[in-house]
Formats: sequence, structure tokens, C-alpha cells
Amino acid sequence: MSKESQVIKQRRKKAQEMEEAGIELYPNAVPAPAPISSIVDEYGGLDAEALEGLDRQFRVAGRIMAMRKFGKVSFCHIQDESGSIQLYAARDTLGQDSYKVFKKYDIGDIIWAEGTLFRTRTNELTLMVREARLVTKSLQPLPEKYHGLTDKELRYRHRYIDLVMNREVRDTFRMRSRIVQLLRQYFSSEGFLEVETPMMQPIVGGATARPFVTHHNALDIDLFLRIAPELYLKRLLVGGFEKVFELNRNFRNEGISIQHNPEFTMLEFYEAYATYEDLMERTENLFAMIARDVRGTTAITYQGAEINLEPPWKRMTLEESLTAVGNIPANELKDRDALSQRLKDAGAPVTGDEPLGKYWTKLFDLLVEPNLVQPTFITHYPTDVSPLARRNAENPEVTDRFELFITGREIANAFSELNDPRDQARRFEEQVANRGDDDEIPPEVDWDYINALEVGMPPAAGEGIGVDRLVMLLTDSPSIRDVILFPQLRPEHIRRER
RNA sequence: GGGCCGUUAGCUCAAUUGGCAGAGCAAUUGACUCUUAAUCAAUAGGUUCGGGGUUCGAUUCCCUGACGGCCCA
Repeated sequence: MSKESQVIKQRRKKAQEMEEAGIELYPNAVPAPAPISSIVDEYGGLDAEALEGLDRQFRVAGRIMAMRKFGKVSFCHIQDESGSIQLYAARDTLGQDSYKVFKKYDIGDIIWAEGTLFRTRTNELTLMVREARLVTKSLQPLPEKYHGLTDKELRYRHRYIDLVMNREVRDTFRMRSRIVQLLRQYFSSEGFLEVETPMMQPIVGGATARPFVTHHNALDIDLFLRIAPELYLKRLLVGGFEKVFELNRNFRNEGISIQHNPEFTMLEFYEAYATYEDLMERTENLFAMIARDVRGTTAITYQGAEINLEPPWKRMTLEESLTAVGNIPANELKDRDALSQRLKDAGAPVTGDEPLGKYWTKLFDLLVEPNLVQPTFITHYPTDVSPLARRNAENPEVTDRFELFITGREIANAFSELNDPRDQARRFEEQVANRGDDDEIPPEVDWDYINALEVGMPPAAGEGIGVDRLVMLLTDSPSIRDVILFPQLRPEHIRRER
């Protein structure tokens, strides 16, 4: 990239010549254009005669996506956010000078045009240009018109070109925006208060993950980008807000994959006096509502697989899933040696120091999770892998918790909240004591959180929903990078000569 | 972190056994008053991702690095 390509050199030269001829390359404003789709929607049904009878001029503006120039007449398609339309420019209607300028416009330029509607011989609704102006000169050539931009690296690095060229990409991000809007509407209408809690936290908590570290100079302390907002949201329950939610970014300093971006969007909500069972119902209804809105149905396809989001969804305890889906005999489930052997066979050996719950969740990840294609709630997670969840009343070895799986991926995690400060303090201390050098576990106990629980948190249930994964599901996107506008990539170090 | 695959003109892609690096679109010039992947004629455009090696000769084979994709952890 240190040497400018011939195409760009020629464009710069052409732009300079136009400027010298008195054409403004980046004018301040033009008379407001109408959205192209509004014109197409309103007049697209009229025949040639009816269009001719319209005594009206229309103003449009958009980027030139294709151009076909003849001697004294030119066609081009311009595209705005709403749609695209063909323009017809003729020397005889535009005048010799204006037409000469029109022919200088390049694919990629943004232009403005005013004119009348008519139908071409091939019956396409077209704007006969009476006046045209350059709005923004483009100095970079657009990708090839037929194949467009397909190289994934270039698409992610130059998302703006991807958006110009690929309609499906624009549609995906419109749908993402709609989904986020629906989530907000749902929780607001259900009486939840939207809040914002710290992104920079002095003590990480609320999940098991490696954090990003940053430094505050004035305070001279390290701060961590949050891996979850959970412990702050629950402080708000203590404060008396009974239904709260937060929809924002979390940061985890881990690998990048088709399912993981270092920053990702999570919706967390907490509801006093509810239990995890109430949340299962809420989740089913919420997902079904969103699917009906954005897909028109609860029977969707994801990468070729039929997914039925119509409630109620399947429910299974973790233990049941290990035997029923993972095919582990029930009598082996408490047998560490047998489980250890299975993990070794699966290529994920354990050291032997892990709690039994860790064996179960590891085996679950390997043998069960990929097979949970239809929406499935897995419940009764072992207490030793659920440090913030309330113990089950009948069996304190497990918690009142569920995780939701769809298309073999975890999409949500929820539980009835542990609000006994004594139990919480013990579990935190145990976690820190057994931490070793595992930097996914916080190195210190968040005593202020314990203090909050001692003030008293009402019984409550809370849930986190992975918004990116939900959007992947509903937009049929195979990679998380397809639903994040600017996914994290290794920097490319572009040097430009000016 | 490991394995496999990829990187050639602005974009999409070719290149036989290791033998002059090519096409389409885009660009430039010309012709053309209803095209839509417009057409026709001509022109220009390359550090074949970087570095090293083998060879008379490397886009091609080997080593190494960069970036990306997919799979696994």
C-alpha cells in the first residue's frame, strides 16, 4: 500500500481537473432529497402514461453503483440507504455543458439529481435527469460490480465498503438494531429500569474469565474492564430497585473465534421476588416475540437446520443430559476416575484437583452441548461451579440455575441469586484460596459486595443473554464477526504516502 | 497455543512438469441517443504478502516471518 495504484492516481487527477473547472468536490449541502424507496414505493406501480401525466420533479441523492455511458445519453444506478433507482441523463435534456460534467462522474461518487419519472423501453422506472450535482467525490474505486467484495479479511477491515457493496450485510445490521430495540422495549414495558454500571472495575467479578487490565493515572491503580456487570446490578437490588437491566459491552481477554470477540454485547436483567423458573418462561416468551417480529415466525432455519422457538422449550437437568445426551452411564457420574478417563479420551484431560462439578461441565461441553440444537434449558448446575447462585432447597449440592442452549451454543445463563452473605463470603473465600495461578479467578474477595448482601438483597433471579449470539441465530449468521460491525482483527499497519 | 488451508493488477480469479505473469470487471482514449454484468476498438496497470534458500531459471519447491480463514484446545 505504500505505492498508490494507477487507478487512484487517475482519480485524484480527474478530481483535481474537475475542481479546477469550478466543480465543488465536497459541497456543503444540497436541496433535501427524498428517500429513493419512497419514490419507488409510491410510483413504481404506475405505467408509462400515468408517469408522463405527473407534473412533478423529484429529487434524489445516492452513490453511483453502476454506469453505462453512450455518446449522448447515459444510464446509471444510484443507491441510497433506502434503495436504488436508475437515472437517465441525455445531452438534449441536460444541455451540452451539464451533460459533459455528468459523464465525468465515477462509480462510487455520491450525486444529487432532480428530474421527472418515466419508463424506459425495458419498462424500468427511471428518473430523467433535468439537473445534477456532484455531492461527494470518491477517490477510491469500488470493488468489481458482479462479484462485489468477498474477501473476508477486506470485508471486516473495510466494513464501510462491505456495507456499500453487500445488501445482506446492511440487512443483518438493521436486524441487529431492531433486535436490540425490541429487547429494550420488552424490558421497559415489563417495568425494568435500564441502568449503566461501571465498565472499569477495581475488582473483577460476576463471571470466570481473564480480564483486560488498564491503569488509572490520577488514582494510580489498575482497573479491569468488566467481564460482567452482575455484582453491580445486584447492588442495585439491595438499593431498592426491584427490576433492573443493562444492555452493553463486556470484555474478555481470551481467544478470538467464530463465536468469540474480545468485546461482546450482553443483556443482564435482575428481578426481585422471581425465581429461575420464572425466568425460563420469560426467556421463551421474549425469544418467541423477537423471532415473530424479525422473522415473522418462531420456526426459523439456522445454517440449514430447522429451529423451533415456539414455547415451551425442553428442560433437562445437567445430570440427565449427561446420561441421556452424553451417553454416560448413571453409575459413573460420581466416579472421578471413570470421568477422568472419559475426559482424557476426549482430549481434555483434568489434573484431578478440580471439583466434581468441573468434570461434569467439561464433559457437558464436549458431549452434550454440541447436540443441543433445539432450544433446551439445562438446570441444576453443581454448586461448586456456580459461585453466585442460590442452592437448591432439596439438594444443596446443586443450584437453582439454568443455561439455555440453541444450535449447540450457550445463549443465556440464569439463576436464583444467592443472597445469604455468609454463604457468599464462604464461597468467595474458597474460590480465592483454591485459585492457584488461575488468572480467570479474581485474586481477591469483593468485600463491598458482601457488605451489600449484609445490608440485605431481596430474593431475586437474574439472567444474562448473549446478544451477539441471539443476533447470529436470528440473522442466520455463521460467525460472530458477521453481526459485529467492526470485529477485532490484528492491526494491519497501513502506510500511506500523501 | 496446535493442525490444515490461503495470500497473484483497485476487485473477482487463472497460470500445464520449475520455463516470457494472464483474463473479466474497474481505469484511460475513441465510437455509440433506451442500457442494465451495455457493446466495439485501442491503451495502461504487477515488490506474485515480506525475508532467506535450492536452481541456468521460482507465482510454482524448501525454510522463516506477517496477515487471514477453518478446525481443535
